Amino acid sequence: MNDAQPLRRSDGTRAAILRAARARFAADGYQKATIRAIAAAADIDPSMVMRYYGSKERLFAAAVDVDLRLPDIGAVPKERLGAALVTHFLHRWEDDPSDDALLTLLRSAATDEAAAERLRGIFAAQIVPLAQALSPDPSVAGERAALVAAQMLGLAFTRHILRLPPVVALSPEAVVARIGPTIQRYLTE
Amino acid sequence: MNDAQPLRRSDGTRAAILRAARARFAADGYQKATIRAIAAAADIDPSMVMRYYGSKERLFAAAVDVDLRLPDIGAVPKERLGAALVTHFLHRWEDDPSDDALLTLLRSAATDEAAAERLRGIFAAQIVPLAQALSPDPSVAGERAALVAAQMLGLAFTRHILRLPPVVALSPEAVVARIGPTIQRYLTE
DNA sequence: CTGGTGTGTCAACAAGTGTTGGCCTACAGT
DNA sequence: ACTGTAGGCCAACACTTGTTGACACACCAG
Repeated sequence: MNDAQPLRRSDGTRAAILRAARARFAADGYQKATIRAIAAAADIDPSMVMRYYGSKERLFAAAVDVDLRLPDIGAVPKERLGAALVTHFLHRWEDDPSDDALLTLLRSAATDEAAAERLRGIFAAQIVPLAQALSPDPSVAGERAALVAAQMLGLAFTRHILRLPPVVALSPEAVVARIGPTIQRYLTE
Repeated sequence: MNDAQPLRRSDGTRAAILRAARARFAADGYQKATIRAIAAAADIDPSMVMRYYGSKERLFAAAVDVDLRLPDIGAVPKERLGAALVTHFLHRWEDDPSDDALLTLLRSAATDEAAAERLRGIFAAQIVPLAQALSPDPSVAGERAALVAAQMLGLAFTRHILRLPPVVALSPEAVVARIGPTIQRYLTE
């Protein structure tokens, strides 16, 4: 499973392509982002993208490798879980502009079925288990995870994709104060 | 301001184009939906679309003419507002498949700035005033409208665009029971 | 019947897409 | 120093896109 690190001379180019791809996919979504635009941003020829990543689809897959890095659920007291989760997502979205894979997926999932499937996978692998740790019954855990996802993705969509002015205007503290209790209720009530 | 109803012979074709356009835009979003696909669905030539609607952009504008038809805020008691709003939106999305303009806009807004602007306009014209009727201070009304929009659009996105299985599985009654109180709190607390 | 206008089809344009193959160039191992 | 190979660029492919203009048919007023 290890890559034996061949340390090719082209690793710099590969990284530049991936960086540019993340930026373009995040800004435009899967369809609107073109191989040519990505190549131009990385300052190389479009054919290099194909050489190193095979196809636009595989490049996209490489660009969005999401790990929500959810905080350890045991580390926070149960009554603070809602606020902790909201705070965590806010930090992921706002303080870490280099890794906007989740927003890229969100933007692309609206029109690209592959991106949607990927987002569903992340939900199933990372949100559902979190809910399951709190309520063992899988059907109630699924429902709770669903409610949490609906609220959090709605926040991400209106704040970072749609950029609804009043949602953008909310301070992080206000977001945590208003939406934290909602998540708390969805998770534990 | 009236159209003097010339009652042209081509009105049927115009309507067929608009119907097909709504279906394609709703299913694929602005970019992925092509004039040719719309014309094929309407069983006419692509050039007719241009003749009657001028351009793809103008056709899109004609296809998404959204009126949320929000219920009269005075008609329901204040403590039932949340449930009433959630019920209303559920009906708009699920029982009226002919008019999915809002979902079309939601899907397209992720990658199309014009659609996003249009959605922001609907929000400002229809959600904000509703919040303002409950709390006169415009800044708190804006915040409340923002929270409502984030929750409701999140529900629409996860249920109808992303189709997250646990969100789809929620019965309408469960949605109202779980999310109604959230909206209620966002609006009035 | 005749002319004109509105309705519709066909073919094509120009631009942009993902993708491919050929051709240089420069570095690595011998 | 020589040579094979990997890195990189150029030009082109096949295709799709929105859009346009020329042409054919049908209807209706005179």
